[in-house]
Amino acid sequence: MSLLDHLNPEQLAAVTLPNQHALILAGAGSGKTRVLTTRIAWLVQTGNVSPMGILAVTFTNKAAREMLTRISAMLPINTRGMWVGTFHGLCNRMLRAHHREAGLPQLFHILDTQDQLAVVKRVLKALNVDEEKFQPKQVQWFINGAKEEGRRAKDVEAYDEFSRRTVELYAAYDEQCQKDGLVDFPELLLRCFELLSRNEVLRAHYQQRFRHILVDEFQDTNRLQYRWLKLLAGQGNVIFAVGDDDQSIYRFRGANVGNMADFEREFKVPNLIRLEQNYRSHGNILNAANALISHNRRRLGKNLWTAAGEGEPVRIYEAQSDGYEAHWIAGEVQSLVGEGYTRGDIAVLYRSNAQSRVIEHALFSAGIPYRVYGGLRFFERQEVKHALAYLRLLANPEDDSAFLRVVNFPPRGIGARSVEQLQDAARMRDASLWRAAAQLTGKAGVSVGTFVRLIEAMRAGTRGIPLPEAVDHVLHASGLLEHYKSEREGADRIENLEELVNAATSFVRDELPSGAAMAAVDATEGAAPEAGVADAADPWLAAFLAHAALESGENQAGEGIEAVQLMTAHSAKGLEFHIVFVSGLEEGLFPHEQSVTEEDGLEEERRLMYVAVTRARTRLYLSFAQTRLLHGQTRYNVASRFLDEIPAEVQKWLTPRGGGVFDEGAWKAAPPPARLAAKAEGRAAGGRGALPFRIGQSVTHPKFGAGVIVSAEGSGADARVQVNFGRQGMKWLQLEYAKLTAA
DNA sequence: AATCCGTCTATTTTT
DNA sequence: TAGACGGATT
Repeated sequence: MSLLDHLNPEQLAAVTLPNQHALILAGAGSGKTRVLTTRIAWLVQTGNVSPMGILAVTFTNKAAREMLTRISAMLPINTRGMWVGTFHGLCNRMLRAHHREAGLPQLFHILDTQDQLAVVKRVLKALNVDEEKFQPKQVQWFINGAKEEGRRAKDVEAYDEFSRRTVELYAAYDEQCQKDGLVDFPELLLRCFELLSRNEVLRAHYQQRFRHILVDEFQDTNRLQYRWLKLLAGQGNVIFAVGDDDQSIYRFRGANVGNMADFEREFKVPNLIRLEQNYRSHGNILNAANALISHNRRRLGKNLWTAAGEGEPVRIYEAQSDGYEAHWIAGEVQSLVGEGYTRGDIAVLYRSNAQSRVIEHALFSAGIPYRVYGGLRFFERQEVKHALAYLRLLANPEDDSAFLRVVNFPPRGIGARSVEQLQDAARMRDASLWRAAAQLTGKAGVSVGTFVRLIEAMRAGTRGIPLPEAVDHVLHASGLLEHYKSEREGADRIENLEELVNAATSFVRDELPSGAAMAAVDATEGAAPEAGVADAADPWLAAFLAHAALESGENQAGEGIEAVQLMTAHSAKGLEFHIVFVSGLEEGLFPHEQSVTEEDGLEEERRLMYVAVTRARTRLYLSFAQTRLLHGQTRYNVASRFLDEIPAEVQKWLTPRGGGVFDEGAWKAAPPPARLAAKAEGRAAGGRGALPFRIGQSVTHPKFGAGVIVSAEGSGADARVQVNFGRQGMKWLQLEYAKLTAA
């Protein structure tokens, strides 16, 4: 009956902590979300704090939604007034409410990564920058990196000509965004941070309000997010941070695990609680995970345990090639399904997306339904972006970025030269492209004039009608539907465009109760608009556009179907499956070769492996291949060091340990697809005199240990072989002297 | 405006 | 190997 029933002692302690800062080290599968949401419910229920006083931050919309759902289930009162959302969503909300103070138009548009890159390119072009020397992607990376460190262009120190120039580009980019009313993702954070630091009244207001700040996945926060939290916490408010340093796998995008230690130190955190009881996996899987992660040096320290039994051993499989590995996985999946597991219980994980290809091929050949995570999401599709760009232009004519996207799409005879003229005219008058176009008369103006009238007609045609109808109108009036109808592969695109109308419909429906997005728009603007009815400066449209930018949409269709789940180890974080295959456990792949040079990089790979392993509930398979086709070339790999880091007691090898010797009969009984089989055959070693070894063969060296022959040259006394010893590196060995033995 | 062809590159991803 | 992209061609 009580909220607190069925919590274990540590969970209970965390939930009922006094009003002081707390850091909860929540291991994988330890009930992290439960603690977080119950804490909120408990705070409210015991009357310690009103829902208004709570701010809860997550990284993904999915996590935010789940949190809200669970809180609503626990609390009879409604959750209105509570701020639960992503860092970006919450910042968006504040910036909309205080756009004037933040120096932004109310209808500022949020750029996603693609849009941002387009703006960077546009700026580079306008400044005649050599894109070879200053690559747009690099510049974008630089800008985002600086913003995530809290630095404006003027704050970035540049010592050489190149960085000086890059900083200038950063400044020019920001200026362009300001002019167009555009805000990129890190800008949402930085702008909000600056707003609160600069504006004492607002800061005081929010500090008064949010007495309790709860943070999910704290190990993933970057420096700016940490400072933002610190600012909101002020002197009197309480931060309840939940995270797991062992699951920090996003260093490459700015996450700073150090924030956990910094938080503990800077806030003199009096409560540090470890949630170590795992409710997900059997003992052997946890033993494997614990042993593995213990090889990392810099940890806050934690050891998972379970009340469930040991369960099954960790199965390990060595394949001759990636093709065989995939083929084996497919076969194993089939027998698992025969045992009664459903396909949705099974996940195949890998380090990089390229690895999915072979596995898909094998599953497809075996007739096993599968679903690959990742790839384009709904709001990232070009047809959807085109439609949104029309809507953006209706909301804000000054948005050059939107203008450029649709001025000649569908094609209407406004070529590159006309656009250039427009840009020149706009630059001269220091005006937007829209205004330049509207004022343009004569010569090049005919088709441009048509476009201007088209947009004006669209604006008139959508005024005062409900958002979904406005979207539908735009799809027709813009000619997008017509255009895709005549395109060969347009059917899917048309479907997506129609789906956009549905998205608008559910947006209008769902946003009404919670009103989070609306609150963002109307907070300071007085009366809320009539439900879903568009108007001149249509808040519904603006909110919908923000929603589209912040919520990139479901990963893929077909979520409901019963299928084997294929995904990278990264995307598996937070999920769990009865059966997990971790494939491609080879040196150079997992750990990835580009990570092993620094210790931090290697430790992060190990954490990634830890994440992968701890996804499994009942059975874990680890597999690797001696040979793998990568970038069109066959690579010979040795087994990942991570396999050695798992205790032998929990391992069960399905192939002869140490590999090399294969049961040929088994292969004949189950040959992989011909194409892959051919690739898998090690080629003869150069034809010049028979070597005692074969390329691809596993060998042992007294000093370097286990390795694989990668290539060979010479013959007789000159015969040399190149051997990949994994950690020990690649070595050329003179066969006459090296004491190589077949493994 | 669409198509073709050569060049280049090649972890991990959310907002 | 394959896909993405930019430049040149039709």
